[in-house]
Amino acid sequence: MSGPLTERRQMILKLVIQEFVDTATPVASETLVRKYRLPVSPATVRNDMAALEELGFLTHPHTSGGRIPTDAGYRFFVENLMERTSLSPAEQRMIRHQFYQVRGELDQWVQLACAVLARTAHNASVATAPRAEQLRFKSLELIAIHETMALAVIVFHGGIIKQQTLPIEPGRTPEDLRRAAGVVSDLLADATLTRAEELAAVATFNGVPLSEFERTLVDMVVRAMIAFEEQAQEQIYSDGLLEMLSQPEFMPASGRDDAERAIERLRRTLEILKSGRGLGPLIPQALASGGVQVIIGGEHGEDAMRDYSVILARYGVEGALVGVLGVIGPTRMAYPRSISTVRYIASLMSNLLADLYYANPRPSEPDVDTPATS
Amino acid sequence: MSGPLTERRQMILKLVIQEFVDTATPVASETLVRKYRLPVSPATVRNDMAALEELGFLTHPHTSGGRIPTDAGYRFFVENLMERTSLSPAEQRMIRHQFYQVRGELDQWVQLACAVLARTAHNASVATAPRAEQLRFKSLELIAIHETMALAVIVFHGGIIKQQTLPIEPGRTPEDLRRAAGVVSDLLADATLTRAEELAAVATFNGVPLSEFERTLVDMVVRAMIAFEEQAQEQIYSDGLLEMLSQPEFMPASGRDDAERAIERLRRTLEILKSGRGLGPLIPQALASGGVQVIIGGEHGEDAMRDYSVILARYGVEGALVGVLGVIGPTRMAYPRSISTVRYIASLMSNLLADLYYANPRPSEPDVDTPATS
DNA sequence: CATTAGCACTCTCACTTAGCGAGTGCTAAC
DNA sequence: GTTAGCACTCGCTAAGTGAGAGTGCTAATG
Repeated sequence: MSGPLTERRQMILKLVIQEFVDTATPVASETLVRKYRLPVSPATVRNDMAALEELGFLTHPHTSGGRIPTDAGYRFFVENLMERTSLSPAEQRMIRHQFYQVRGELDQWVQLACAVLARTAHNASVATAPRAEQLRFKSLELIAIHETMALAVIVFHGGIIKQQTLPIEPGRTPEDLRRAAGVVSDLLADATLTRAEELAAVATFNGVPLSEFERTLVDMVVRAMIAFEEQAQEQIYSDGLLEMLSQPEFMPASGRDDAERAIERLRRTLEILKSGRGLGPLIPQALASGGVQVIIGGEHGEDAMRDYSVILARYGVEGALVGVLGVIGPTRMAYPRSISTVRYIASLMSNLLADLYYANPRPSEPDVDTPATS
Repeated sequence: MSGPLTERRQMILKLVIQEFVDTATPVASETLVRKYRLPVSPATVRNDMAALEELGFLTHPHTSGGRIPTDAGYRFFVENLMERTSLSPAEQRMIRHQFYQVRGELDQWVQLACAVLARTAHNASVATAPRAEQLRFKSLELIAIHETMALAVIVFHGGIIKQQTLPIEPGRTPEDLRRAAGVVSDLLADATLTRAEELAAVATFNGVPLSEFERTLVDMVVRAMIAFEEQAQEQIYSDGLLEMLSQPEFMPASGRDDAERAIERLRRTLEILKSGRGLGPLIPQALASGGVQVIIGGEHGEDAMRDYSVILARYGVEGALVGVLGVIGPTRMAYPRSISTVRYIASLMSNLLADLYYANPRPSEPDVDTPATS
């Protein structure tokens, strides 16, 4: 009954999606013919639409009123119909420029990535900070704040730092602090958490037992590493709520029912963004696979996510320092644009991080757009 | 015509506000009598309500349907009718415990304060990071990341740190880095921005001209200080959007008009929270005055804030390291609770920061609730 | 003179009905 | 396979209706 997926039907599917993404209203056969000057009559388009519906790519919210794409429709579009675009050179330049302005300030990168993602893809964005698979200690610095308080700066591989205050006994000189920090730095050099714990248990350096103060410091580092390990998993940056809010999905133009649902939707979205719940399972997945992941609506089991699509990509230095970033928005989303944005920013961030890792920096400005495999 | 503000009328105003805060619906004369067992008839209450209306403390959204407080009504309530409460000891303990858990991690304090404020006051919260009136350099540490890249950790008075990467020439040894950092640390010790700029211009240390590398470092510090000066002004942390969203104001229980407005309201709120616009003028004001500031609805000129109240307090160490924190929510807000929450957390944060500043730490747990002057 | 009972009046809310218009599905012709 | 024609469906809007809530006013009361 349904018939084959002819060339024309694919084009119609593509047009329906395009149109729906643009207007956010169900698209009618006649509109399509008029707007795109199709060389066939509305009736023909209707027939094809009916076929596409039976194939599962389109639906009908109401008997009257046009068609809208299903998740499967979007999926087919993303996989087969969409032409793979890149951001325009001008946009790429603008984005690079923004990153250039915070070069060096690596604590700003993730936030900036979120902000740019959101603005460019016109949707909400999420990102995790880059994270080593294995947290590795690098060095410890102690700076006296006053007689009984010092600031410890714990540095890990990959430019991750953690600050911590700790009380000290009044007698200690700056030289004292420096020496202790030096001992601990050397002792724990390049240690992973487990290694650090072992070393803490032994509590000797070159056969000499650690002083009490040094032991305190080692303990502090271990605790900081544990805390980091636990916390970093959950920390998800996000931005662009406002961007997403201005999508028509959240404007109750029609009835009151719609409005109620819009608010409810919004609340859910907020919860997702805030807690990263709903993203949870996706992130390890994105970390595992390279390339850009597209999860459309209900494909992802979570019920709360039924109306949203997520586009994620891993970024960073393979095996050393990786994170995930992406875009989240209504299923009715400009996939080509969102995907190329995510791809571009992921590659940009990867290059930035690579500079941190490799002595011989690759050109930190991807000339066109180094596509990851999809 | 309006008549005097008798004792009873004040009580009625108070009850109306209490009731309206609770239920979010206009309150009727009869409800009041029934619920609070008033020894007068609804008619009497009505008369008093009419008087209160003429005094400008109450309004009528519609001819039928009860009364709701005006901004002036809330103001009178806050100033004269409200009993000054404190958070319950149990709550205080719980909050202290949470801060205790991140003791030492001063980069977490502001975020935690926001989170706790939001949860406790059931509203959105805002806070600025503590900030010295004069940023003062403390020390610089350099850690090699690899042959051509180093991580600089710039420490300022008050535990403010800034990390920055910088490229280095391949030849440099760790010892090299340490020495250079030491020179710069000593040279710039305790310098303010202007002083640092002067020193950078002179570019000598104890009469000896700085090496090129050292000059680079000094320049970096100066740039970092400038960046900080500019940025810190605007950086506003916030939390608790979800908390606020669950206020009935944002639930379109009634008509569609309401819903539309709810979304619009929400969008505005988001903008305010995100950019801090609308709070801008308030923050310096709060910094200037001690105590807890309450700004109700339209009292603050900004039109976008007409439906919101803001409760702000300064925290920190007077003249050394201060910030602002507070709560923002619908004018229909539990003022006593919000105010005591803000007051308590501000004093808690102040004590935490005082520990950083004074060698002899005051007890970091305010036993009851050190009230700031209002 | 403050208080109160009684009552008419107002205005919102929720529900129903009717009409319109958009868009489809089907059928029959090409 | 394509198209014109047309009946049919269904959501949306506007208008109308009844109920209920709550007030404002008036007149009676201590």
